[in-house]
Amino acid sequence: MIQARILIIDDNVAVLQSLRLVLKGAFCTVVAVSDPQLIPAIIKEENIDVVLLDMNFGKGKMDGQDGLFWLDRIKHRSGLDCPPAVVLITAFGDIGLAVDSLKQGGDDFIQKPWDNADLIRKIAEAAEKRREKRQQANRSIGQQVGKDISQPVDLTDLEREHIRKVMSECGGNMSVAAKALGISRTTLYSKLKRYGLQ
Amino acid sequence: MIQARILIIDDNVAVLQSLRLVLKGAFCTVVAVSDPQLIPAIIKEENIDVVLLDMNFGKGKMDGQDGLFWLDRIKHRSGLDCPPAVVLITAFGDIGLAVDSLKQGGDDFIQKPWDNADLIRKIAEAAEKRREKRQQANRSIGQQVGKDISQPVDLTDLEREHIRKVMSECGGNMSVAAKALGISRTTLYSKLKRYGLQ
DNA sequence: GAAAATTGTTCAATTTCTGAACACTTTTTT
DNA sequence: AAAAAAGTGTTCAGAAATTGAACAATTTTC
Repeated sequence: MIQARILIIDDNVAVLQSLRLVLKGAFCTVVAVSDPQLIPAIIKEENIDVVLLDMNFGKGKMDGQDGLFWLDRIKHRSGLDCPPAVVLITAFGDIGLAVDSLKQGGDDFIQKPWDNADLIRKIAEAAEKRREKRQQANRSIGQQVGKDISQPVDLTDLEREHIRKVMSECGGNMSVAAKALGISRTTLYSKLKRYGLQ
Repeated sequence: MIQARILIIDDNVAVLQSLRLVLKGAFCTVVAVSDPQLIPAIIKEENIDVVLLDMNFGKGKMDGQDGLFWLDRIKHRSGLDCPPAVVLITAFGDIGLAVDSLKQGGDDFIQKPWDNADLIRKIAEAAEKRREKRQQANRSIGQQVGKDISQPVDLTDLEREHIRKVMSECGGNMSVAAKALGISRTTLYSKLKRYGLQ
């Protein structure tokens, strides 16, 4: 079981399910969705490592424009400091499209009908590649100034930050803030003291 | 075509597809997902009007607890100022469960096997109801200054969400996640149980 | 398939959270 | 400015959560 989170996007539900079944046997988390509009939400919230993306959505359109559109969204407009790897998939042996997609940031390219072993291998490679990139990004945090690159946050830090924010939102009123936070006033009081937020 | 955005959650892919096909004919946007963990991300990002939610996930469990859990997440812990309407669906004619779910904020209740016309009608009603509520909410914003009203988030909710995310980032490894969160493994273990995140 | 890591449990000591209480201070109402 | 209301600082004792240690069972890794 490879430690990677995969998102499959394909509007053909039969294909989607088929891909899902294959990948579920190899990766720890596999999310399969037929609506590409959900891509931004899911990669933002679910920390996806690899997106397996169909090049063609809807019917008539067969030029891969949709795939390229979403590829761009994932790679360049997701707002993430380290976007997931993207493996593109299509039913057509279009070399030109493959070249275009790789140029625009795609990490690999698969053709239907696919070979399961090949599919898993390529996705695993993409996941590994992404993992390395992320580690590099994390390493360079040390020297960075700006905000942090999403390493898991300590629960205490999260709590301290949140309390600070809520206290500010509540105009410094402890009683109100305590109610909003769902803790007793005395607890908030001692937390403020403990966290040095007075 | 009714102007509403519907999210269907059902871990049975066949049922999911079936529901999707029915609703796709009646509503402008229909998102179908089998993994309930995606609910927070999707309703947060996709401006969903109605969630059609299966009461039972996983296998053995048939008491509707999962449905009630996610209902609560949507209605009371989404952090949204105006959460989507929720229509619950189940295979069992359990009146008690229906009453519980409606009490806890469910907007309607549907039983399998469902009648398509009835399904569409109930969802359309829920969408309309939600639309009215939202307009009211918007009206009262009019006099406010800041953009979002989103009330401060409960500490427990914050913690639950964060733990869910970190567990995902850590590939489900409790020991690693606990270290990242800065709590003991046993504590993480009991928190996962308490929060129903296992 | 042996070794290493992780999980599910229990346990008792320790820490934190809780509501209630009460005197005191600040803010709001009249 | 007096009265009323709300909020603060503090204490207390019981309830709840957290902790590290421990150990068998399971899963993962090599």
